[in-house]
Amino acid sequence: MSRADAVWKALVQVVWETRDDWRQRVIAETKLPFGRVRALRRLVDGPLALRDLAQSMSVDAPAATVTVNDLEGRGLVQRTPHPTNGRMKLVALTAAGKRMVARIEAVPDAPPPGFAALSAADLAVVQRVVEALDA
Amino acid sequence: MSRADAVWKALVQVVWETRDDWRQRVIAETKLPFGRVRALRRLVDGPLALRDLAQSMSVDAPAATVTVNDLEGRGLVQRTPHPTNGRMKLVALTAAGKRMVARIEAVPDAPPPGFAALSAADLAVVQRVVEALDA
DNA sequence: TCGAACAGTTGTGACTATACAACAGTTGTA
DNA sequence: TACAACTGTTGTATAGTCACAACTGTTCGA
Repeated sequence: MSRADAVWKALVQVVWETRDDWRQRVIAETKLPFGRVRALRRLVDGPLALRDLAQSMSVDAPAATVTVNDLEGRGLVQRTPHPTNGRMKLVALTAAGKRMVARIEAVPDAPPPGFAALSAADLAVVQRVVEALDA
Repeated sequence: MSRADAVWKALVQVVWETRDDWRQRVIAETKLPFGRVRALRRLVDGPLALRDLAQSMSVDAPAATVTVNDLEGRGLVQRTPHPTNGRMKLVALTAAGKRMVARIEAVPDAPPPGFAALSAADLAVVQRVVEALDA
């Protein structure tokens, strides 16, 4: 295992340990099953075809249909026909859906204690690295 | 939101995006439900009382019992009485359980493409930060 | 020694997550 | 135009997750 792989693994470990807590707070805040939250967050960058939503969540088409049905029933998303391909439907957040996503994003996600104590220089490096990975 | 919080959030995001894949590979490799994997990994540092295992997984005692029953049935963990407190039972990995954990840890967990391309200096900073957080 | 608190177990039930098969409508092409 | 491929839906089935109530046995202090 390369040095980069080892560091990555340690990094994942540190992040992972904080996820349980966060997940439970999100569920408490939204009263939504977590799978629905996952779906909602994939729509923030714009509408997705059901097919693409399914693929991005690593589930099959029927599962995505069920999820979208549920979210539509809650008034959080809306299906609209695809402008050029009559087979597709686009799934988009409604205003309520956007508010819900905002609430999700606002759920406190405190970094581990040491993180706030990083030097400005270290923090800048981490930030630059993260931005590079995100691109 | 402080700068550190923002960077942390972005970091979580990057890590999170890789977890779906990894999770599915782990399930494919172990043929275990993921909840069982979570439990096994908490036992690597030594036996835990059922109570502590439950707490660390954020589930209640009955759920932990069910999980341990299943893992015991598969021969991956073993219950032993607590040496000084007759109410408690310690849950420990068996040899097979340790091998299973090793297989889990060996599941490839490829960092995102940019990660391997980091400069040695950046990587060293990230490593130092991670180690500080882990402590 | 009696009773409250603790640790674990069993049983029940609800909900979630997913997969698969079968089907209908749409599209594009041979 | 007919047929294959694509998109989405419905229905069915199964497995996994998780909480709650009720129970047994253990411990420890009043």
